[in-house]
Amino acid sequence: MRIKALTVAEIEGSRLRAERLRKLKQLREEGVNPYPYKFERTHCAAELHELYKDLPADTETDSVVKVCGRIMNERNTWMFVDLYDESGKIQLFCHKASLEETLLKRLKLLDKGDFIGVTGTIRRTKQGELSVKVTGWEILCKSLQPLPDSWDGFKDVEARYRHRYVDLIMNPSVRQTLRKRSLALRCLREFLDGRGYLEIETPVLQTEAGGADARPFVTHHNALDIDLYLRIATELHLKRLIIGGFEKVYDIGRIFRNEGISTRHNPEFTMLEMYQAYGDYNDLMDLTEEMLLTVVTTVCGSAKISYQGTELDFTRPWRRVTMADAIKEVTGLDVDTLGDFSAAKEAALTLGVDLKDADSRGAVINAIFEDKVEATLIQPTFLIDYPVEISPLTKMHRTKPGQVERFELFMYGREHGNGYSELSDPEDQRARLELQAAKRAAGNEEAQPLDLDFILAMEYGMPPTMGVGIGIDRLVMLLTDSPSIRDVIAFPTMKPLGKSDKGQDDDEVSRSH
RNA sequence: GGGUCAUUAGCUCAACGGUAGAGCAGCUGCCUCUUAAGCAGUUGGUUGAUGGUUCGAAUCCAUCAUGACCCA
Repeated sequence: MRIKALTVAEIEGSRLRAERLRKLKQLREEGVNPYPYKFERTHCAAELHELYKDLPADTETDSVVKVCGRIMNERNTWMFVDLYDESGKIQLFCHKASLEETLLKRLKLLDKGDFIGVTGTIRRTKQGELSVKVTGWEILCKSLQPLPDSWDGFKDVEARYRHRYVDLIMNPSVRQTLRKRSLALRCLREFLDGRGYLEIETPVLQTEAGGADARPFVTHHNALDIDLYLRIATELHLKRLIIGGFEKVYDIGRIFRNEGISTRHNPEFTMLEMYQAYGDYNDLMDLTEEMLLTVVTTVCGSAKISYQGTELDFTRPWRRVTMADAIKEVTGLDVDTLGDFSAAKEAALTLGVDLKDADSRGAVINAIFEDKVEATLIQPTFLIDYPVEISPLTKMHRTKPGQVERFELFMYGREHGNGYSELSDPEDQRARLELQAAKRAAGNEEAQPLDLDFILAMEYGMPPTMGVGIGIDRLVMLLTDSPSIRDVIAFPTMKPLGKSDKGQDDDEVSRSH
């Protein structure tokens, strides 16, 4: 499989395409419009299979039906055709005894991939296949590009992502995955809407990208002549809504983070963030459990699912363990005994932890967790009580100094959610964001900016609030047993292909070749 | 960012220094028959790109492009 950028001229040079163009021309010469406006069907394929499931083999009925769809296979020189609509397959039986000669001959102008609409009667063949005995047909769309071989399939991962429409045609499981994604989103919305949460869309374009530690994308507004950032979180605006008097709000939408691409990271991804007044992180864990259990049972039909060969059990309650206890369990290290940054660093290096750019005691403890513990958290687990240094938007723990009331949800060794008792003390909030801004000024591009309007909003007063963010793509990966985040995104981000050396830039498109 | 692997016909893959092949698809006939599925014949390639080594490169070397997996 060769994937390259090529010109329109190169696409048009396809030998198989030329054959299809010949047939297209022939159809037009016969007075047929190959791209008509509509077709009124009486049934979809699945409906016919349901209606006639008891029809015995080698039996005909008088029932006249009209069906339409895409031709995916043909046997015995168009005598048998596999027609697919979104619901599935129905076989067409085109016999010279029931089809006038013009239409019989015209079958040869069809190709796999074309759309047709047919009229015919229902029969089940000797071999037991429910079929429409075709008495008339019309083309609904002539396809110019050859489909991949149906027996060998369309497997090249890169080609599948770059030409997702072909992937969808050839691999029904892709459609199934996207249906499940849609169902999961609908289920989340129904769950929240049913509990009085209000979905409010917050801005994607922002003058400061705050609410998370991540590098943003930059874009430019021409009329204002200013740079704007694409949001990296919805947190700061949802909190403004709580300040404004809403008590239960959420936003489900695209988040953009200018970071690496991997099987678990796409630059744009979907996140649910929800905030509720008068609750804390304990209430929030209960709600999160209930919500995700509802989604899992709705989409998968059970509280237990299999992901990449591992069973994940969402039965409540889920394990809740403090970061300190989790580290102690796995490494034997008691992080509470680490008095300061240098002591923490020394302990981490002893354990062989890669400290990256950890710049505080809390960041080192987090690095130990990520390096040694995270991958061991397979079953749904709330990791609770984080160091304050890495949690600038979270309330201090009510009993544990130096810690905050925060949880992250881990499943299959991966982070899936992040929730807090939200910080509501405006002076504390300002001090923590000023610290972030200082780190930012010192060159840390992931540190959060000082959003003065957010500070101002906080000074008007935010009630006690709980808030959580849940990555939808990773959740759908679990629900659909998908190994890569790209499998659950209809059009994942792909690097552009290099320029074809003989190509004209304006005409360049990409395709498998 | 680092490592490993991959890229040959529309699709799936061979050929591993000596004339680029197969199956399927396509095309042309014949055949009113089927579940990868009729029979026969037949077309189709700048081997991802650019350089290099060689009498000779899909094959060896270098660089680049894109992707997959692993690591950080």
